[in-house]
Amino acid sequence: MTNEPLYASESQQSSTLADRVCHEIITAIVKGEIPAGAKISEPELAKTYGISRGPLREAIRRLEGLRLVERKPHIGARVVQLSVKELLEIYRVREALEGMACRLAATVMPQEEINQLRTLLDHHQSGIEEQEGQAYFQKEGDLDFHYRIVMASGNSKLQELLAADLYHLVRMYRYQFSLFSSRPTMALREHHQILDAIEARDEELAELLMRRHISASRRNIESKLNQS
Amino acid sequence: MTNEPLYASESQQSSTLADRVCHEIITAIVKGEIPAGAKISEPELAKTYGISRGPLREAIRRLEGLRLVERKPHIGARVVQLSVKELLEIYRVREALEGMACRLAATVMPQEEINQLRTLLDHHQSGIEEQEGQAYFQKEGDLDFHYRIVMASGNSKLQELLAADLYHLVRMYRYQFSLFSSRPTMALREHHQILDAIEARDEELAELLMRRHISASRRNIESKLNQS
DNA sequence: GATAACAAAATTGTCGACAATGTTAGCCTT
DNA sequence: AAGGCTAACATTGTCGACAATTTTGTTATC
Repeated sequence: MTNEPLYASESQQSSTLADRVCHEIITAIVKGEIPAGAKISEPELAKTYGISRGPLREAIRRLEGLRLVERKPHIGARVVQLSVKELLEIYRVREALEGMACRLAATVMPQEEINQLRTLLDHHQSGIEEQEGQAYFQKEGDLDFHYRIVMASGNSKLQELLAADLYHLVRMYRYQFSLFSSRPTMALREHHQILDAIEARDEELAELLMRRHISASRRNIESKLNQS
Repeated sequence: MTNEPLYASESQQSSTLADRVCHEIITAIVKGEIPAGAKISEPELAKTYGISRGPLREAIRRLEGLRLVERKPHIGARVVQLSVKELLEIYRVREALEGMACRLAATVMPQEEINQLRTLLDHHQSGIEEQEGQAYFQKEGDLDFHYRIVMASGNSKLQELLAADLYHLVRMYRYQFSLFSSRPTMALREHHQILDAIEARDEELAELLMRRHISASRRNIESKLNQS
């Protein structure tokens, strides 16, 4: 079992410098190597990655579309400054979108994929019990489950919005705020219940449970970060 | 009452060529002046808008982020090819996101804004009755209502995803498939019911009604386009 | 006449240089 | 000494030219 989740396919060689560097910068931002709120100097980054400013600017444009950087004309680009308020807003969006994804998955997800996902949850279970790899589950494993549900929805727009756009931000928040679920056992049980509903082809219940699951995470974060 | 809806703020001068041209191209694509599926030639477009290829490429990168064009390395960019399947997928996303937006609006939308929106609906009403300006309502007025709800949600992520990204695609579909709601009276009544629920601060009902409203539109399109 | 290999043309990707705008440090004035 | 103006600097925006890749058209062979 690899520690690299499926969606972290940053290693694809896109044959164009702009794309390749774009992925590298995404990783650097998500992991905090380029700190939040930092100014992005074009000549400096260009030298760092050994490319010209042209492709670099295109990469930055794309990062802007992913909401990872903000640009002001003639002033420059800054890595987005994360705020608790926006994190909670993202969770509202996730609740809505992943709820829908879960509803759709309940109708179209093949039984075989359901079985595979069940196996993955068992791995998470043993990871928690053995206390080993727990950091993995808390950091990426949770998102891995959600990612598979989204993919199973079969709705390409949902897949783009969540997997290609939003999850970068979510991962960034987790790295920088050191947000683990802090309720791994509970979360895992909820994952099982959600999968049960999908297997029973109960779209209504599947959506409801997913929304509750994400809503609980949101309230958890809210109570933990608002007081501090 | 102007015929230009609020969100069509394409007239902002961004002081940079890339931004300005980007907005022009968006309009051209949405209105079909650059037809769907068409190949985008960089030298040709650059000459058309009187700029160099550098800024134009950045504009195209941004269009890629908006899902209005698709790019393949070393081959070029094409305007997205609209399909009924993807249109229906977008309506699923709208159902989820706007449902959530409506729920949030029910708790935070100021009474004054509610009154203003009610006035707007009355205008739509008279527009339908007089048969004059009906085209406007069917084309843009409906989106105008939805746009205001999204803005009233106060959730910046929802606002970005819907108003800044998805609505371009929705408008593009309407222009090219000549999609009017074909049920304007019914839609308007539903708009009033939604606003009633918001005014009553009934978030549960507000979300439910919005989801039903969009779901009805989706099924309407489905039955009209699938048979053809 | 059809197909495959090759070559030429066109298009995209990349680079370095110049122009325009923002920033900052120093100087002058009050 | 504090505030505003000016000039030098740094950064972003834009452009034209060159390199790499794909497409197309031609030719030769089967």
